[in-house]
Amino acid sequence: MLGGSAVPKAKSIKEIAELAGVSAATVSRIINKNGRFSRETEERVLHVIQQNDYVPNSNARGLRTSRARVIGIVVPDITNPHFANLVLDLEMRLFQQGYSCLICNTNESQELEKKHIQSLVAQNVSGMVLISGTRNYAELEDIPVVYVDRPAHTFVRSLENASVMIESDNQKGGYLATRELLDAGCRRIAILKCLTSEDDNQLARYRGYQQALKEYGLPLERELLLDQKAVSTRIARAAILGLLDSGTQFDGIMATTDTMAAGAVLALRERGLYVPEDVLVTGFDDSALAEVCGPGLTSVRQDVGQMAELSADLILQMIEGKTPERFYYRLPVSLVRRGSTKIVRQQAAMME
Amino acid sequence: MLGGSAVPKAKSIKEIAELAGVSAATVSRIINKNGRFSRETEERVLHVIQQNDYVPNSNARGLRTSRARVIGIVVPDITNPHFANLVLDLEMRLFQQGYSCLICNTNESQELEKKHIQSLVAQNVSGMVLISGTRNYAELEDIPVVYVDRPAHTFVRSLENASVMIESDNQKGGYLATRELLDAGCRRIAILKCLTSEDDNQLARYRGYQQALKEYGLPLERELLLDQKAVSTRIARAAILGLLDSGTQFDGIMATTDTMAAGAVLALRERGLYVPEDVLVTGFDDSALAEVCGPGLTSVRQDVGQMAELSADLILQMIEGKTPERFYYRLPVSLVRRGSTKIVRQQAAMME
DNA sequence: ATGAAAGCGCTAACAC
DNA sequence: GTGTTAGCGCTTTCAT
Repeated sequence: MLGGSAVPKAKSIKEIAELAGVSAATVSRIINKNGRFSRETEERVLHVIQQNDYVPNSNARGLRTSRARVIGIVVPDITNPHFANLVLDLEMRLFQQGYSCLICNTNESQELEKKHIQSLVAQNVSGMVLISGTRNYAELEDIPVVYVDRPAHTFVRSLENASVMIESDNQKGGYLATRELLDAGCRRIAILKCLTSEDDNQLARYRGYQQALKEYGLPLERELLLDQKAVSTRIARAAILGLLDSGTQFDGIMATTDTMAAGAVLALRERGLYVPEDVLVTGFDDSALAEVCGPGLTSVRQDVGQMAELSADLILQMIEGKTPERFYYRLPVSLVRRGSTKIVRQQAAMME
Repeated sequence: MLGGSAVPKAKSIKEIAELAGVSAATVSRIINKNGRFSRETEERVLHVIQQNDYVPNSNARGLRTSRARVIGIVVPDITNPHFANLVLDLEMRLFQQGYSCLICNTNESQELEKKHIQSLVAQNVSGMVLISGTRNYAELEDIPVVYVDRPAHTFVRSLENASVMIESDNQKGGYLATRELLDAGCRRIAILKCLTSEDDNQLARYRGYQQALKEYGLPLERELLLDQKAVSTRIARAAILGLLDSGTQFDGIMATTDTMAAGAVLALRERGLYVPEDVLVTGFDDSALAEVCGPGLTSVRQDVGQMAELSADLILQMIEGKTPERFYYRLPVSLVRRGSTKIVRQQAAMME
């Protein structure tokens, strides 16, 4: 079957109105559960609507109300499993509430980010969820915005807009991961990070690393601080190959994302080194990559479900004109232990 | 800096027109490079537009032309790396051409798919790219549609709509993967597939498997045909654990997706079996998972870049009213060899 | 409880 | 080459 009845479907509110023997205004009221109408006409109209698979033209609606039921989601890179999970969850929740999502990838480019945001504004979106947005925009002043995964310091400046921010406790995550390695006996832990990006989560995770080392009375060693140009498996792999070639001793790798951890595992494998026998590794995000990578990556789990739920609730609240109770949410993280940090022998003693 | 000048920006074409000392119509013509206007006024208007960060209201435009510069992308699950890559690539290309993308996840639900498609139609999208859509829809009759990754037989019925279909040579892919295992000495190859879904790619890949076995004069063995309820790492893992527990002999696993292959690797690892020493494995999609999984998964690579490019080109052509030269594209696939199919010893002889 | 009418911002047909 | 005008489909006063 192709699609049901072959009867030409009505497409405008006017036609529906005619079929139901009422005026367009009444149909509108019924659709939007606005104003008053009799139980009787409601049923009749609803029936015609159903019968005709009628869906109101959202351009007209958006034009009229300057508030289409569309929410813009701006995300650096949908290819990153962490973001993909978050976006999927978010989108499902919003669609359930009758909202469509314009999903925009910035590909980590600030220029694209700005263009996307302008384009979303031009499209009269009801609200926006900015994932790892890099800055504040003047054009966002009177649009509800939820920032997710965003550096706090930037956010402070936007409080005036009554926007909201949600992030994981990234420092705690960095701390937990590093701590796990230290507890397993590592004493020379390389860190794969990317501070050059505008993403301050990286910085927070690095702070967690520092904090853990400090607790153990260990110094920060310059040659173990591997700062990358971008968050990528390929680049991380190259960095670890470089570290190995340099002859620098190390017994653990703390990566600030699973994708980078994966690169590390690839590099080690290429040089015939085993995880965790020779080097222990931790990732961040607890993505599918972590589950599958090498002997399984121990990884910091962010609560994506809660993030999505909170984001959806908050943006919808704000769209309805309510002021959220809180403007800042820091979500707890947890460590998921896998093979990559199993203690298999006297690690520390051997490499130092 | 927050966002530049504090001057209140003009927001409507009328205001821009006033500022430039022309009529709205002229501004419209210039924006759309439509009709005639003098070089002089063009410059003046463009300058005012730039100055004011003016972006035309796309609801109004969409309402008027019933063709907003928005393209709907419907995808089963953005969480699947293969789809994520495709969507990202596609979106970037389209945005470059001035189109925004409404990305909709169906989460493999036909009901959601229908709702999304209706919603997109209601939003007057200029065109749609349906990735692994499950059926034809009457409401799509006069909208340009590109089907990607879609079973051919369904497509045939939609040729009348002048819609276009792009898919990889899935059977060839299934054949290549199976052939690789056979060449490496496997003789009892389990296949992880999911025929129950509406996705006929699965069927095509399975046909490739059959073809390869036939070429080698091997029979199809019922107990090696593992048909799953869904495409998922978790479910695939359970299936392989079940197979192992059943005592069935096998020396290779051909999975119709990388995600399922990953599940297989997890299961084998749990039972202390090594890849490729004990069992060889192949995946499909050549995703990040394949690179990182176990010893690296040999996987069938689809040309996502070409898919995206073709999809973008075709949908834009169709939107502009051109009729594409061809209505069906089958893209070549290739095998990417990794550790999971390395020959490490006399495989076949040992297990049979 | 319902209808008539105005208008959101834009484009396209028609004037000039 | 540019302005005037009508109207896309909807919501929302304002009547009744």
